[in-house]
Amino acid sequence: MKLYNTLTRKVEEFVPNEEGKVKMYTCGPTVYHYAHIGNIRNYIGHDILEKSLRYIGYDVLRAMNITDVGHLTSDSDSGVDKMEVARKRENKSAMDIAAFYTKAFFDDFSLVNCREPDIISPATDNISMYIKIIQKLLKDGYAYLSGGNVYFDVSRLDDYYVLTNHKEDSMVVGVREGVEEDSNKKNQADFVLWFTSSKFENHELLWDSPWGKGYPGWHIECTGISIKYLGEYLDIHGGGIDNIFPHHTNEIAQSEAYLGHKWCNYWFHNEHLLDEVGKMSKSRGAILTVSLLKEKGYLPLAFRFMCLNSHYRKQLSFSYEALEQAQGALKKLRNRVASIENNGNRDDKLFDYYDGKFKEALEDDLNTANALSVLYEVLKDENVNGKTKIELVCSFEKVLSLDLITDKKNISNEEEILKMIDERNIAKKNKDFEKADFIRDELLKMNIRLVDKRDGTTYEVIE
RNA sequence: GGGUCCAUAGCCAAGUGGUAAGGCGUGGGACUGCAACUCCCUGAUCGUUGGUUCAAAUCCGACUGGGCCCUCCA
Repeated sequence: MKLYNTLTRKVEEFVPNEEGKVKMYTCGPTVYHYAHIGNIRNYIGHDILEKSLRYIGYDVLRAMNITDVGHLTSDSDSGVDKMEVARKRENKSAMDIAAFYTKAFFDDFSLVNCREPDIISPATDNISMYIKIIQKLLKDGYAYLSGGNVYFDVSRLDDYYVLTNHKEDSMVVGVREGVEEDSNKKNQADFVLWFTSSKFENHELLWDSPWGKGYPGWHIECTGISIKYLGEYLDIHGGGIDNIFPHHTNEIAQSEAYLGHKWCNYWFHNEHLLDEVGKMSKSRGAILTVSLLKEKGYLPLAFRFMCLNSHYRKQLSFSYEALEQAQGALKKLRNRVASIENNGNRDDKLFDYYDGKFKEALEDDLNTANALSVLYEVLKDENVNGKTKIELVCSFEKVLSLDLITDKKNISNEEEILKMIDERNIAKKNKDFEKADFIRDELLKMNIRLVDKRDGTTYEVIE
């Protein structure tokens, strides 16, 4: 398996710490608001990574956090916790907000057929782990107390900017509007591990700590959860590309300072989904979610298909035109799969040939577009019999997850449908086409599409 | 200002040195009573411009146009 590694800026051969096993961590959602389709693209990317690793034979253990505290509007003393903002906006308790948006997240997550990670842990479940880490960092001199907060001291590291190529001198504080410099910091790049600042007296989520009542900084949660559940050596850590700095940079800093050795070997980052204006983001207003697309009549999996047709490291522009195209292609693909006649015996040689090509595409830094092309090739190949085609599609589906194989749904009114088809056939025989077409239309209204063939008429259930 | 990535047909897009995969759409055809479904046929010299090379979409430079990061963001 070849993967692009942000740490080295190269496509590298992936070699896990332990042969045959992969420990992988995904930065999970912030649950103070809905996850938009750009967020979901990222999870689709991670889903493909996980499923591809499993497909080629790895035993994968994957963890993901749920950020339900500590995500500030700005990572300095002046920042306000986003859960607090949402709490005020919606006049609910913080835990209610978190519960509501966590559910909304996983609803959308499963609408695009993403597999739930083996371990899912909310930030608020692991406070004692963060305290343990921070205590050690303080003891070893990697952290300091200032203005009531605990900060990480980046000057103690040889290379803080391992992921970014940023140069300390040319960094500009406050490029982004609303960012203020935190005067408690020793170094510009220092970040907060634990807040006790009393200015947020009405903060709902507070925990006791050796430094007073407070709450954790954002970055510590991923370090804490990852080490707690996946151990001291991580194979792959991923997230959206905008997490590279400061989030992942800070995670590396604190994790390796805590552990005393290299922590994670491969960093996996998804590019953004853009719209007409640029990057989609929660803070920019209108949030387009998968559920919303569904309400508008689109198939959620058309969005997944659209993502798979592109590469995870390439920016993808969202438009309804592109989505409609993807949906048309997906429907057509399903029809083609449905029309395969399940005949013959499985041809092992051809199965292995195409399965190999499919794997080859995935192993090439998750080239899903080419993997899809292999699927089209299979469907087109006259030398592959129906049985083998269906088995190949089933196999590819373990990664693609596009619901290409739809079981004939149990229709409660099958008798009625068959009766109507008979009636139509009689009408056709009598050249009463008006009646025949009327029956066809009625069935269509019931989401039943008739398929006329030489040897008779069958039907398909459409979505 | 610093860093980083991208630019292929109407659209989505693969391709990383040897004369452009695939998909959607369009148009034409087969099938059909007409359709739907399905099947067949149908299109680009790769942002511009220099250079390296026997050979470049692919490597190097410049330019143009975009995106992202530089303490909210996936």
